[in-house]
Amino acid sequence: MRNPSSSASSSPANEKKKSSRNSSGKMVGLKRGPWTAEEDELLTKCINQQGEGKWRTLPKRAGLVRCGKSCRLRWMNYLHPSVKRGQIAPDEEDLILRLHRLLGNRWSLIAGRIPGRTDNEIKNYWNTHLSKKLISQGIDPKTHKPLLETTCTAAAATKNPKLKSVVAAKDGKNSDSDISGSSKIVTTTTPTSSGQNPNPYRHRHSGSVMDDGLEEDQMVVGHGGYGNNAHEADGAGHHYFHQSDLDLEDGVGGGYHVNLQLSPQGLSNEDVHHHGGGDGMINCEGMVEEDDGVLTSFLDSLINDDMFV
DNA sequence: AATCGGGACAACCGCTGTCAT
DNA sequence: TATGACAGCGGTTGTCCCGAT
Repeated sequence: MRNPSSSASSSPANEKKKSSRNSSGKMVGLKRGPWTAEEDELLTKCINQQGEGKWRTLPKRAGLVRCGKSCRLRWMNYLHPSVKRGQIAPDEEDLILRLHRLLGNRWSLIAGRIPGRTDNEIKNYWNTHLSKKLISQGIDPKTHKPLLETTCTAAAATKNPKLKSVVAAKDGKNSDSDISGSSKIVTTTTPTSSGQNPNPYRHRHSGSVMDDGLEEDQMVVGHGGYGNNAHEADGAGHHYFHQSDLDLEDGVGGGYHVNLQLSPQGLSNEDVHHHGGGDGMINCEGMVEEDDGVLTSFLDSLINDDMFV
């Protein structure tokens, strides 16, 4: 691993400093670029003395000429005592693969399941190692499906308009059509890294209204990469995301059935990752609970299951 | 030895969610 | 209820390293 501190101040670009905002409101002149050992020391000392938080005022308190955001990032990704440096172990790699398949590009969520690893580190590792590794194995890193199948399906869809909506659903793209024929079941966006919808949990301003009368931004969708997720809402404000059968074609699914259940308040990163509780609910069949351990149990059950390998 | 190009990683940017007022 | 500040997330960019030529 490179040590950014060792080469930090060598570049003129690193010497940019700021004292005001420019015409577009951006802070200019604050020091940017790699951190020096001195800066690390100041930041660590300040946090050790005064604790984390209040990032906006921290730079001043610490005697740093950085924005608070930069300080937070440096602390979280590099200086925090719990951060584990060094090579990703094979078992960690395996875990990342499994979790990515389940969660898509939810890096913070994935990182939360791997002690000592940060979202940034995992994201980088994925982009530089794992995605290429999967491609070399003929697997689409976005969908975790065989590349050939993805290509063929997409090609077929362009020739057959009727297939298009199905493929759109399979690829995780929004589809206005209701392929199920039921007014209660709609196709959904997926949380995959397909590029069409990089963060499905952030529909806040989309404002589109789904068939069941709920705004799209109230939805949580099925886990990444499986497509064909069907969304269903009941009258009590619970939303179900079915994942079944569809994977039989490539032998991945093996006929299992997963329901993700969502309360009207939705499922957010906070619910899942940081607080572990909140209003989010996930039901794996047989699990009827909505407390802190639900997601943990859910993920544990799935990532320990060989069907995701 | 010099140069070039790709890989790897740290850091930045823009956006969203939450909370206090 | 509206608004602004703050914190956090994921995508992208910038920079350094290192091997190939």
